[in-house]
Parts: sequence; C-alpha cells; structure tokens
Amino acid sequence: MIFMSNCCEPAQLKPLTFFKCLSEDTRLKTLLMLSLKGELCVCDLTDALQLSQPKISRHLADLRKCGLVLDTRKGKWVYYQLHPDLPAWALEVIKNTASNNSAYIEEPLANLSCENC
Amino acid sequence: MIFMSNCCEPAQLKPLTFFKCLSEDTRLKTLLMLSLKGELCVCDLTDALQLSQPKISRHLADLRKCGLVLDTRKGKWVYYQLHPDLPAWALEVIKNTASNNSAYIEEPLANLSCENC
DNA sequence: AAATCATATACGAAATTTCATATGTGATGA
DNA sequence: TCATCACATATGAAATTTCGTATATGATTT
Repeated sequence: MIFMSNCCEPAQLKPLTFFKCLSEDTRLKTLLMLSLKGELCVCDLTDALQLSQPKISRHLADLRKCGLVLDTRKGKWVYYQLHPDLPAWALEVIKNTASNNSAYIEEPLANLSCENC
Repeated sequence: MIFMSNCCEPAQLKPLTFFKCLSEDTRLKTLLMLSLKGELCVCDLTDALQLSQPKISRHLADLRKCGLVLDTRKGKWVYYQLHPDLPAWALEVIKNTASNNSAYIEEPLANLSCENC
C-alpha cells in the first residue's frame, strides 16, 4: 500500500489509511476476527481463511506497518491482535462492523479449531 | 470498482463493498461532507475539493451504484445526500469517522460557499 | 550443527483502480 | 430552436494493488 508511507503510530492513524486497510477481503476478515477472538496466530488465519501463508503474511505486514495490529512472538508462533493503541473511533468501526455482519465472517470463524473458540 | 457488481440496494450492502467506497480520498471526503452538510450539489463538491467535474462525477457514480448516496435533480443541479436507507451500522461508521477526524475535512469544508454552511 | 517448523520478504506478472481528455445528455434561457 | 449551463459517461493510458512462486529468517528440535 502506497499509503503505508504515512502510517507509523496508531495515534496518528489517518482515516484514509485506515479504510484502505479495510478495503481488501483478507485484511477485513482478519481484523474482524481479531476483534472477536482477541488473538490469533498466522496459522490460525491461514486455516480459517483457507489461504496461502505468504498471502496472509503479506496482508498482516500491511496491517502491522499501518499500526492496526500488534504482533508477539511466542516460541515458533507469532500471534496477532488489534493494536492496543488503536484510536477509539477506529476500534469502534471494527467492532461495529463485526457485530453487524456476522454472515461475512461466519465461515472463517467456523474453520477455526476449537482451541480458539 | 469491480465490487460494484455486488451492490444494488443499501439493505444488502456488503462490508467489503462499503469499505472499498471509503478507501479513496475523494469518495471518503465526499461521504464525510455529506454526513455533515446533509445535501450538496456536484458543483459544491468540485469547489470544496478543488477537483475536476468529471472526477467528482465518476466517484459520485460509484457511490450511487453502491447505494451509498441518493441523487435528486433540482432544475439544472443535481443534489447528493447519504442514502436514507443506508444500514445503521454503515451510517454510524461514517458519522463516527466524520466527528473524530475534523482535520481531514477542515479544508474542503472551508472551501464551501456560505450558503452551504 | 543440521533439520525442521512457523513465518516473513522479494520479485515480476496480472488484475484492478484511477485519471485526463473528449464527448454526450438533459434542463434552462435567449 | 439554438446556445449554454450543470452534470454524466466513454476511452485508453498510467498508477496502484494483489498475487504466486521462490527464497530468507528465526526459533526449536534432534
């Protein structure tokens, strides 16, 4: 994303940057799932969304560079969560969207193994 | 937008379609301004955003085809407003974004002639 | 240390989006 | 009816985004 140049800290998250992050299927579903599940590793997401690992990783990198998600390594795994410093309005947009569009994330949620449920 | 194929009525507005509409500068500013001003004609928007008329018109056509805005002809002018049937969650996203990002639309708002203030 | 597992990045190609420019259309007014 | 004003659309080129494939990295296990 060309707008990644503008995005460093969530505190200065620009609305256009934010919505560009939400404007692609994989990234949007990832953000909505994180808002519901709290924390997921890369392999959870490849399973849930049935997509290749590099594809998931590239989109997570975009979200990370824009400050929307935070990654934490735990042994071999890297866990992602919504960034705790996300501006309140942005978090509200994500939560609002998640709770009003359950059909959109129904299938990926169902694909999650029970440990994450 | 390729996702316009999916979008007919606001009632079935899909989240991805919605955020694709918000992911471009002209369209996002237009939606935020409409949420604050209620109704604006095409020439108001070209003035406010300082952009060419075809550029504004094309983006308005995208928003119209996705069901985000409603157009009404009044004599020579065509007025646009947020679509009254917009799902509540989507309207909330727009209003929430507008009220928390005043700097982003400060300049275009200032460019509006006083009749629209 | 070598192998393996989980994840990240590089690269060019393909798909999509955006734009400038030219032209079309519908309403109004002379 | 002719001209003009406000707006819409068509077209191809340019810019941006997305993706598959190959490869790199960092942690764990053997």
